[in-house]
Amino acid sequence: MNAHAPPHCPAPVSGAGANKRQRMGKQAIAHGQVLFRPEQECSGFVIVHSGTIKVSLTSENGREIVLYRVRPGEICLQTFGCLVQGTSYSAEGVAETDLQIEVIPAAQFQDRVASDAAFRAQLFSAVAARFADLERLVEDVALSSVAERLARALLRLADEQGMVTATHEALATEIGSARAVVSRQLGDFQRAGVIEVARGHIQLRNRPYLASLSHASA
Amino acid sequence: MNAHAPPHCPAPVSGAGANKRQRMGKQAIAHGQVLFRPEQECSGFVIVHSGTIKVSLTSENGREIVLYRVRPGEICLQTFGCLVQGTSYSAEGVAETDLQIEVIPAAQFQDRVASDAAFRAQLFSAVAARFADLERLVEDVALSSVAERLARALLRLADEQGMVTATHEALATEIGSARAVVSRQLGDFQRAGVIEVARGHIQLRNRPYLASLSHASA
DNA sequence: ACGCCCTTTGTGACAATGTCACCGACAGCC
DNA sequence: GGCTGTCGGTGACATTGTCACAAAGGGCGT
Repeated sequence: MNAHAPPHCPAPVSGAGANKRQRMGKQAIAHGQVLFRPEQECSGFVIVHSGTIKVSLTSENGREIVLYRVRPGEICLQTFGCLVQGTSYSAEGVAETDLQIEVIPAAQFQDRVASDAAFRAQLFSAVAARFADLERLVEDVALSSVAERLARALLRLADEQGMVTATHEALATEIGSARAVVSRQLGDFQRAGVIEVARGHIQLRNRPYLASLSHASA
Repeated sequence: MNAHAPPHCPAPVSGAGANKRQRMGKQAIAHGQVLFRPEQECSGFVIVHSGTIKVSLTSENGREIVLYRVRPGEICLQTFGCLVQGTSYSAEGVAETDLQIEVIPAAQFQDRVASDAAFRAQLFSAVAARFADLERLVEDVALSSVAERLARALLRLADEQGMVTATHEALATEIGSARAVVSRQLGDFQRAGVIEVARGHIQLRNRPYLASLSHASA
């Protein structure tokens, strides 16, 4: 599994306003830290100033899928239901890079929504982005083939030079499939000359082809 | 990228398919009517007073999956991205029953969010519900077996007498699978004495068993 | 009754994908 | 060099998706 030892993090769980273990205001978070996990109580809304948070689901049998990423300037909504309604959530959030974040207590959040139009705009923007992400994901997983999903993931994760830095395992998690399936599909792509695979990274050689795949219906 | 650039939303359809001009204020919609579809411009936020809206995605090859339902007292958020940011959406909304709805113009929406705390609560409640629905759906489709998903769907759709009124096709759409797969799984359930199938409806005979399936990991 | 016509359902055959297992390749480290 | 852990390739098999076709039900007009 992952190298980072589970820090068992804040482990809050206590009286509502009692002693908040998690601090409010601005703070730095190191890469790999778990920001929240299923069943955990939530302390406030998180605004990301720099870095990205990866939010994913894991099933009992260990399979995992990435739901979306929270990027700089966005508000992490994962705990929205918990904070607004007390409903539980089931996803896990991990700092994909080092982070600068700001935590806003729930009470203060209500005030800002009412009084701060810019904050509302930011919030609505995050809501819209999350909906788009999740609907795209459902469409991906439920309605498209592995080749299609993998092509999209490669294009999404590639840098300007067409280099993707990820293990097959990580790619499988991106597209909600299994590592062996990804290995095989990458093998096919490579035999077709579309990519070159090496341990830990993949070089795209034919982006247009991948792009055409990513739109295909069948 | 899609920052607050061009929110050229408001103008409702005039050219193609202008048969469905949307009015503002309260109105009745008949069962089966399409409230919105992909690529269509959006006219305002919809509050459901009675009945339910079914929101689903359809792929190019014709496969369809139900994303969630909007129930009485809820705000339909499908057009949220379009109205707030001008981003497009790709789902379709159909009146699953006769409806009483109210349409709020985008401009008025902004005012109400700022001034009406009860409206905010309603809005946030809808947002939280949609997130929960979509995450459950992703978890379902990406991480669970057909038997599991079908068991959950049957329990969800059954009335008090344990009767489910739906075709195999409709059930396939509920769980994001194919009709033939559902038929086979229902056959297995029936042979196990868990349900009785008849044309157009299914009678549950062993709810506890279905419930235990719906929690299973494998 | 009859003959249509359309929808729904059952099922076989096959393709695509998921699961499991095992082994070798690679990299870091002593 | 030999460890040790991660990463990747691959065979074998289970599950699920796709396609095709036929049978059964049900409505409808004659």
